[in-house]
Amino acid sequence: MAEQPLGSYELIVLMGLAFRSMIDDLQARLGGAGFSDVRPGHGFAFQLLSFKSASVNELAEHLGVTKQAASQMVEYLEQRHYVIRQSDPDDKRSKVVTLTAKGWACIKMAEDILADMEKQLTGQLEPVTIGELRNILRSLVYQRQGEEILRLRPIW
Amino acid sequence: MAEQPLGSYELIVLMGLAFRSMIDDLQARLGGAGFSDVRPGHGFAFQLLSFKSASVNELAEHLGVTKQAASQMVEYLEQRHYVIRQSDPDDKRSKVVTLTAKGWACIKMAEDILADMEKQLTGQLEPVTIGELRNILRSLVYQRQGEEILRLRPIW
DNA sequence: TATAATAGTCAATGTACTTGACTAATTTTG
DNA sequence: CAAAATTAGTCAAGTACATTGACTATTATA
Repeated sequence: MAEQPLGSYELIVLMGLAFRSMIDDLQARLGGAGFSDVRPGHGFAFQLLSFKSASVNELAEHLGVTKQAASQMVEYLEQRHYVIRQSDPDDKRSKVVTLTAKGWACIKMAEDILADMEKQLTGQLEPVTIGELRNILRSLVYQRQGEEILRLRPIW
Repeated sequence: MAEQPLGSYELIVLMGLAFRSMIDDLQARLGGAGFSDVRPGHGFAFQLLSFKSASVNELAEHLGVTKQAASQMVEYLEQRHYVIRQSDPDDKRSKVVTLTAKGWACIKMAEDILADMEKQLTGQLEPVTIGELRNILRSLVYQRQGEEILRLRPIW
């Protein structure tokens, strides 16, 4: 598999390769399912919006980008009918960004694809299970970051 | 640690978070050591060049970008004295890109930092060791990609 | 109530990639 | 072996997606 010796870079490189492999696959399969205009970064916005509707600023914070960048992303997603913007009745400066039916459909599809990807890995990760790998990664991130929230900026 | 429920996204999100956490840390510590003008993508070029001198085209292939993009990166790195370009005596169209002393110093520093990062994780990843985590990630990538080489494009 | 802070957007800019066009050198082939 | 095709590298222009700066409208504070 490796064409070159990876030296001490191995762990970090393997992490990047594993991540890219999954992201690229997800992207490709979402495209095949008719969602070819969503980029990986949008997925992280969807992740927040599937939990709750959010303002542009909340989205920006979640993504770790400027509010202008978040605003542009919302504009993009609204034009393609994944989300809608509505004026917040409690604060007329603010706008509430909400998933549309199409947005939800995209999320469901992504979840199915990711579940399938995990299923395909099941039993292939000796000596651990996927659940254990999750715990390992969680503890790796926690040990490195502590309570400090790491934002997964949409730059993959 | 988690501010939101992550749903089925967990494994892929955790992978991304772990990767970003390490990359950001490496970047910051390299900056502190006087290498503030190298970006993460350069590290992947250095990885090839530490193995052997390479042409611009070989670099492009390794990085998974166009030869123009690789050419621009080499230009950037040469201006900052991390590499030099020399005409290939065997093929006058080609140019050999080689690490300078400064380039090597940067690599050594990166290796030290990564070794330190791994050391700090030692014994913290129950139920596996770092070596086992490496093997798990390797098998995950291999199972997903097979013999197809995945290029870690410098877009993090 | 005047002043400051906040939410969002518009515009301009920066960065890192892309595609397209080109030169010079090398390889193929007819 | 000369003509044609290919290859290595670069220049220039375009694109995608972020940034900073400036502005309006609304809300909170002194």
